[in-house]
Amino acid sequence: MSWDLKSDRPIYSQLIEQIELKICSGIFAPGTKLPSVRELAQDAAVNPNTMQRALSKLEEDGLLYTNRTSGRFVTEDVKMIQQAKHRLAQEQISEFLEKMKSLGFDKSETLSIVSEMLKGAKK
Amino acid sequence: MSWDLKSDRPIYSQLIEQIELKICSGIFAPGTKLPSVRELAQDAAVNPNTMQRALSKLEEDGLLYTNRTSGRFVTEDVKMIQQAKHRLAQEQISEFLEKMKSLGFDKSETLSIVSEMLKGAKK
DNA sequence: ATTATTGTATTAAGCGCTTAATACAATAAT
DNA sequence: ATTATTGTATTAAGCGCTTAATACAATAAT
Repeated sequence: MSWDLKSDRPIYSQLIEQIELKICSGIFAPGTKLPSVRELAQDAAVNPNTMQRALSKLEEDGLLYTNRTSGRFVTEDVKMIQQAKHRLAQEQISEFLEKMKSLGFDKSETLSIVSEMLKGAKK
Repeated sequence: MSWDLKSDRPIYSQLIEQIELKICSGIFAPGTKLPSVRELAQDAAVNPNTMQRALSKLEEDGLLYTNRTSGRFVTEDVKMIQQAKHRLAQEQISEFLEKMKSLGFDKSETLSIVSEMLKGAKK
């Protein structure tokens, strides 16, 4: 599953982010059952409490729901997932543009650099 | 100066990042004297030790140098600053593209979204 | 010469994050 | 009925980050 956790940010917050991405991209499909807390924790090489913390937050946000003893599931509210996806995309884009601006690249420069990189990479 | 520190990441690491940006964009020009540790710390509303920690790292990286009692200065090695600038830009771009990919946007989609946003914003 | 400012260092305390070790209730699976 | 699996909760310990309170040496400013 390749969790690839960095040490310069709280783990639970990185877990939230990565699971969120998997839900938004459909890797964790709507209505699907997630692996158990213990399984996920082991897979990510993390303490169950830490994984639990991340999952609770996602549940609070409405992306997951829990059936007391049968497990956790991805929401079936596709609209909500779409909203989350677009919110995250917006955040990414504005953070990116802002940082490039701080670095001293104006918008047209940034755009051409990105285009160049995309041409360079295949597909 | 608007430091705008978040609580979800170590402060010293955010300080490094922001000072690095100011050096790369020329706001802190090559050869320029920085404010003292204490001043910077007060400005950022942070403990002097924490600011010191960030500055030490930047010095280690070669972007700053210290004159024992007269203060800290931005390197005059413009080439090194340029390198740092491009390294940071590369990092930003690949992180951004990678995250958009995780979200389920392919490269051409990402490019058109960014173009759209840049058209929308004035200038 | 004296004073103020520079970077630097040390110690103790508090806080959040993370882990480890458990335990419990509810219920699906057998 | 029994067993295994689910989410959940608690406690104690360790660790890094941050702050506060100091102190010191070197030297620029006066």
